Amino acid sequence: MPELPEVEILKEELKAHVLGRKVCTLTVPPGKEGDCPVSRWKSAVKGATIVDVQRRGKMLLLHLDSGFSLIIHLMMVGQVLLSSLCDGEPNDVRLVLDFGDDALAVGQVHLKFLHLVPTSELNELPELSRLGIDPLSEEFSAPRLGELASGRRGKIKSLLLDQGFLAGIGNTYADEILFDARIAPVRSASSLTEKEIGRLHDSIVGILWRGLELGGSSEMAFLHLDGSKGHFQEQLRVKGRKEEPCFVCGTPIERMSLGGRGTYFCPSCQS
DNA sequence: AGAACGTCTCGGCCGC
DNA sequence: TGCGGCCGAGACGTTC
Repeated sequence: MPELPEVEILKEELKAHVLGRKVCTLTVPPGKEGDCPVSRWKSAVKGATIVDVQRRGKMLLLHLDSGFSLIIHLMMVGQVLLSSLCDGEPNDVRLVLDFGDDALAVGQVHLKFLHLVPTSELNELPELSRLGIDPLSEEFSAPRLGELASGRRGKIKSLLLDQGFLAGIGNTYADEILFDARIAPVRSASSLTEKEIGRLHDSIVGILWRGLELGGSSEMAFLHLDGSKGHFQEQLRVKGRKEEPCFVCGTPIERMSLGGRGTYFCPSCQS
């Protein structure tokens, strides 16, 4: 499912393939308009050139020279495919940016999670302004993580999933990160020692980079811009491995529900 | 049909 | 005590 590494991959691929390209038409399939002011979107997008692509947390931002930015959250199953690289189309196409000889199709995305806003007003959008720091940014350090976690009495896994705390981590990477850091998901964030915070920081950065290097996780619907799958899902050490032996110590992996989310961990390695 | 999970909302709680 | 922020539970929407 698209979490930080998957969205980062799409961002880089979009930068390589659609930067500088001019949108001839914006199409919303009939019946898919929902509450979107599509006519306004068309005038803001048609004839505009894509001048930058960014990621913020799990959100993808396409900046246009018309002064507008298109913001896409793929949620669990969203897909973005480029027709010149890929034979198929996403299921349930919601939006198509047509470049003439090529087209970018966005599928399986709730219209609620598509936004078109003036670029100058981006920071006023609550979905963006409330995001926490990016785990791949320069400012994310172990001391900074310690500061942020201190005084947070909630469970560390719930905190990792809180987009206002760190932006971009979802359920799969959270479990893998905590296993890597040897920290139990139910630990209170404020109870973590300096040493554990250091390990957690290294695991957050390390596991996210590993996801990136493996082309992301295609556990569910995630596809690259060309329709290919990632490989991180083949390397999961705890997620989905209930009762299978821990790769480190052989203890059966356990599953619990935490904050309504399936949570996998090794009861022996993680304390 | 049920489990999956990201986000939002809400009521209650904690601690300054 | 008051209050803002935090926490956890539940709901929703969607797919497989």
